Amino acid sequence: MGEKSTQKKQFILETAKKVFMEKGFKNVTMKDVVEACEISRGGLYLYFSSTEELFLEVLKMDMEETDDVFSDKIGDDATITDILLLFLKEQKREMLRKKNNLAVATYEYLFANKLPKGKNPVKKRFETAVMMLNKLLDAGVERGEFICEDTLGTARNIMYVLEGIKITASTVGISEEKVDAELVFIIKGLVGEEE
Amino acid sequence: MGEKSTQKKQFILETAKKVFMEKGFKNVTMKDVVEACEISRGGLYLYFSSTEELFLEVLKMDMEETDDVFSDKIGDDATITDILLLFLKEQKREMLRKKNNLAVATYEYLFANKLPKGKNPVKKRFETAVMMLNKLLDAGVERGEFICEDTLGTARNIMYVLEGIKITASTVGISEEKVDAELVFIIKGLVGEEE
Amino acid sequence: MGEKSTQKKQFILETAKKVFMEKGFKNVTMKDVVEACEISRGGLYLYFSSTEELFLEVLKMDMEETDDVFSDKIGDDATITDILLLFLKEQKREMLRKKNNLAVATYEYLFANKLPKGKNPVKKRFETAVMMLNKLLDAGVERGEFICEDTLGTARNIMYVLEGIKITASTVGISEEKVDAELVFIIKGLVGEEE
Amino acid sequence: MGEKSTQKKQFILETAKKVFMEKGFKNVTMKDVVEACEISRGGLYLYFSSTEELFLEVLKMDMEETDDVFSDKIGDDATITDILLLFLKEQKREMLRKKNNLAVATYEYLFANKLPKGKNPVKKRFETAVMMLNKLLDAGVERGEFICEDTLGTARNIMYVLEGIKITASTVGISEEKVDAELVFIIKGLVGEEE
DNA sequence: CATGAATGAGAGTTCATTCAT
DNA sequence: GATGAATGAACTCTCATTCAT
Repeated sequence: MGEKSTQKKQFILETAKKVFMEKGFKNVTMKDVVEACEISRGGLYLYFSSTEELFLEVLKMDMEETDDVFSDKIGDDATITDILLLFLKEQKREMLRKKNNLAVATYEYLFANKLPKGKNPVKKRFETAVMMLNKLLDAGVERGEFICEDTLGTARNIMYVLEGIKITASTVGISEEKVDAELVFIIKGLVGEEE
Repeated sequence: MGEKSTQKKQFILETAKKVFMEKGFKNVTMKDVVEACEISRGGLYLYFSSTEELFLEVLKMDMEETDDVFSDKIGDDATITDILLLFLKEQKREMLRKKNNLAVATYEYLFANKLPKGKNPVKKRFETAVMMLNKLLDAGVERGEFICEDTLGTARNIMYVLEGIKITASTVGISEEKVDAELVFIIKGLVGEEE
Repeated sequence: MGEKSTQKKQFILETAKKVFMEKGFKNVTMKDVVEACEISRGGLYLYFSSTEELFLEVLKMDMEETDDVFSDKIGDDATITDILLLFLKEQKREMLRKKNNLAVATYEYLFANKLPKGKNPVKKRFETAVMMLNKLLDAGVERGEFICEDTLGTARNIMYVLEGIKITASTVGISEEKVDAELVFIIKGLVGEEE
Repeated sequence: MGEKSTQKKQFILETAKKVFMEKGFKNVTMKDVVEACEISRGGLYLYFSSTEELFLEVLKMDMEETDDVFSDKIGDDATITDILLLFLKEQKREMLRKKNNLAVATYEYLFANKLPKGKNPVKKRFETAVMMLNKLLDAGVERGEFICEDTLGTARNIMYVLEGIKITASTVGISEEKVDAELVFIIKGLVGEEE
């Protein structure tokens, strides 16, 4: 597998990702991918032998791409609160772009296919986010920005709330106002109510 | 289109419900239902003309069945906290029976089919639950059982957390301990931390 | 089979006739007839065991009903030309009512099912019409109204023309003007061209 | 949707034509065609996605094949009468091969599906034939072979007669003698009766 | 006689997957 | 490596026909 192949594989992954974002997981057929990529049926099978295999690689790729979104954008003089706000804002952006995230495809995939414990990138990512948030909260408490007795519990709680909003957005829909209200609720819980 | 046999329709709904609980929504074919019911292909079509129609009736039935789970079991001398605990316990029970709830099928259905705003039973049920929780919190605050500044916000927050746990359970899985920890976190937030 | 049965059978035939006029032969299902008659599925089978059987009786009934359309309406002082014009006018009326004649259903039926020679009511009717026309032409020639060397040949020719127009009307469609032009052509051939 | 194999498409059209000739239009299923072609179910759908689409292409092909039957076979020294006789003979041949013409399928198709005015090949072909016959009659009159006052009217009349014979042949059946008699009648009307 | 729920054969259609070129 | 025509299994849906009531 020379350079050329790797390049083509990458191209297929990028294109397939768009398809999964558009149509979820179960609705995507090999035909859809073939047509989106404008390659031959047989050509696709050379690289991926099922939508499942294809999706798992797309998912892995996506996880890697978005993992470090964080560290990049934070200036040195940012407060912890700023960082948290940045994180929540990014989450909100994801939730609200209807047809442009992999969440639905991922949920659909996971409903039908339990991944082996260690290899579940979604679980891993959730736990990573919890740890990261936990550290952030610790730092916030230390600097006196946040009031929080149980930073680990709170970190987990926040992640569940975000997950809850995400699934609500993907199913019954949610307005931007509702999302904002919820995020404000989270922040208030940390900085203390202004009375 | 007469009544046919209401009894048989009911039987099909009950049986189909099991099938949807087992396999989700997209994986269920009319053939699956036919086989589960042990009736003929054409026989099923006499009552329901697509998996969608069938699922929507199953969902409606399920909502009606579980709506009043609440009122039943509450004794007269129960504290508000007792009631809340009962509610959370019921939620926990639902979350943890892996293959035995309609949540996955419902999510799958909603991913692909947005229901008209007024007619979305899932949304309606979410909002009903928020309202109910809100009243409960108000009562709890009044009786001095809970400390809570924003009961509506908290009610919503709790529901999102529950939703988040539910989807987590259905996708990457969750241990009973984790669920308990999360529920305890919720309760502690209301009654104040015991230090 | 008492009175009641005969009455019901008649009712079914009348109703089915409408259905056949509306939808042709091959598109009519027992279900269509059952629904049009508002009787039970089994009830229909009590009288007719297939659309074929049903159609054949409808056809027979129709032939009987329309056979004597002729003799009725002719006054004593009518010329032979008047009678011929009346006949052609009636034919024209039939051709032009798009969805209201049995012709299409009959053609469709006969395409697929050759009837035993002696029992073909359509053939019989065609031949009867030829004979009748022949007599008419003979009478016309005798009275000096028509010029015609071969009255039998002409009678047959006219019937084929009418058949040709009828099928054209049922398939590619035909305007009233075209029909009129054709009928005028027939008449002119008999009475001699006016120059 | 590339060209696939033009050859195979042609093969399917030829084979399907035989099927339509054998069974008409409404009785033909994709399965029939698949079996006649000895290809796979899916294979057929690669080229045609319904019996309607298939039939329309068969019809178009057939029209093209038979359109120029004429010009070919006419020697330079042929009289107009010879040409007309040739035309009628060809028509007769078509009428009499019971199960071997597309007429029935075409009628059946047109009963149920009105084609857009401009695109109806049957209508177009009828009109072309009328024009052609008209020219032929004009030429015959000019050369003193025919006596005919209204060549257009006569051309139309002849076509309706032929249509009438054709449908009669397809439905109640017709003997070769009857057809001959009818064609003789037509010719006699043009050349004048021999007494 | 009459009913209409139930049956099951069969038509239409789509797609993952293969394989000769 | 790459192609895309071909395959066939699987699904959806309809209807003539039967049969217990």
